[in-house]
Amino acid sequence: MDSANIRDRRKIQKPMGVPEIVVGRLPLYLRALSHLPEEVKAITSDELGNLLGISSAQIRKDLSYFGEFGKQGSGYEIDYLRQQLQQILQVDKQWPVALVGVGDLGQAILSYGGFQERGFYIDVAFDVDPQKFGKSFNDIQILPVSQMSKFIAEHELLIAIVAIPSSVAQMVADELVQAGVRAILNYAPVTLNVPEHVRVYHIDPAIGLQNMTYYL
Amino acid sequence: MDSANIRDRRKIQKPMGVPEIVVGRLPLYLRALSHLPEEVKAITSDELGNLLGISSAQIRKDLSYFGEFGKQGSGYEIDYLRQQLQQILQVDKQWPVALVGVGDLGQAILSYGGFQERGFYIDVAFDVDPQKFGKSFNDIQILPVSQMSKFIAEHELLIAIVAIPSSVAQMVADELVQAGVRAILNYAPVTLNVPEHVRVYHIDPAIGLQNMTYYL
DNA sequence: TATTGTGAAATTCTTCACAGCC
DNA sequence: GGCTGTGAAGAATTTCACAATA
Repeated sequence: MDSANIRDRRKIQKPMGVPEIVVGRLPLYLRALSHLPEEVKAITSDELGNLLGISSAQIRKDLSYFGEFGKQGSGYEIDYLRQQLQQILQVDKQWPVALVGVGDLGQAILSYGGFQERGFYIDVAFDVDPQKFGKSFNDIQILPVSQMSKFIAEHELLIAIVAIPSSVAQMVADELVQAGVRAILNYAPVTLNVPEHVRVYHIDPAIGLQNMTYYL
Repeated sequence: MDSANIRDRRKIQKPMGVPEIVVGRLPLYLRALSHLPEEVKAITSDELGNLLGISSAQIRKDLSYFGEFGKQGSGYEIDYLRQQLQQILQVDKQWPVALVGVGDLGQAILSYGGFQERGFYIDVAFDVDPQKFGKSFNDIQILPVSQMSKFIAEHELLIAIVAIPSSVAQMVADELVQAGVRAILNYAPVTLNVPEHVRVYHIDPAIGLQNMTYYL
């Protein structure tokens, strides 16, 4: 990189044209850094690669899309790299998330304590079952889905977790998008159709299992 | 493909050197086929591609690694293609699976009815909490983890689902591998280190969310 | 006629290998 | 001396485009 990088400092945070596959690995790097023993202050790309089963060259190249975070001779200072990754991924703040569906899975998600330290908190939950209205898990209130659009739009929530049956997932997704949601974590085992500007991340355990049985 | 394909009929099922990324898409194709209305008997690669947000060329090329399943002019017969995909992925039978960890998430997994039709059933569950021993969800018995290795080895279980805290996940994974498990669906938010011959599929909702926040 | 299956081309992604720097 | 950052090379993946054919 030539001296232009001094002028371009603004751009380091969000350079254009970073491949999606690279962005997809950043959360893995961040997670690995968070699991390191306190006393370790620095890590080389080689060590991080071994932890993750990834080549050191790939880690260095991935990071180089966003800036120069390492020191020749000694590697990456862990606190600093973590902070940088959190900034890049925008998880240096806490995002409010809406949960749709408070069945068994939804309740497990409500009880899960792991989101906080990764940049998220469940702000509100929605369900169709009147028995659940007003109840709350972990201080999170459960509202009727009929109020979903209004609540999400008014509170400007951008992220939703969908934990409902496949049969209604697309309909609910449409409504979420309409209300302004731009990122959906979808637990329903069905491909959701959404506009360009909305992202969907699918979680389907059976897909994972079927992936592996091929090789058994 | 020349006339050799007649002799090689045996190999169509498991041709060598199919890229992992191709195998990874097969479960998506299978899932999409399963969600089609009963009355639809055939589908073109173009239609299937639109459902999945994938190019038709990619679908055709992916399938061509395993055989010729379509008909020029009319596309793929759905029942037939589904059957073929199930065979290729080896989910034309039911795999018994061990679940480790019966916390909130583990219980949601036990209650989940969706595995059956995708080729899997939870055969047994393990936990450390004596309060849970002997109880059963959906007729699945909960045993102490101390009996895990023995049970898995004796019943020759090859697949396990890990739904336990990160702190103990690696230890349990080592034990599972030792007992003969060759595929692990890991819900603990930590990269597991396993030998070559064992596959791990990671499910971590926070990774999915962090993936998307980059683009918000 | 419509759509598959597939070599070849184009593109994307990963690894190599080393100058530069701490 | 050891490790990063990075062009260039190499490998993998996707798309193109069209002959073959139901």
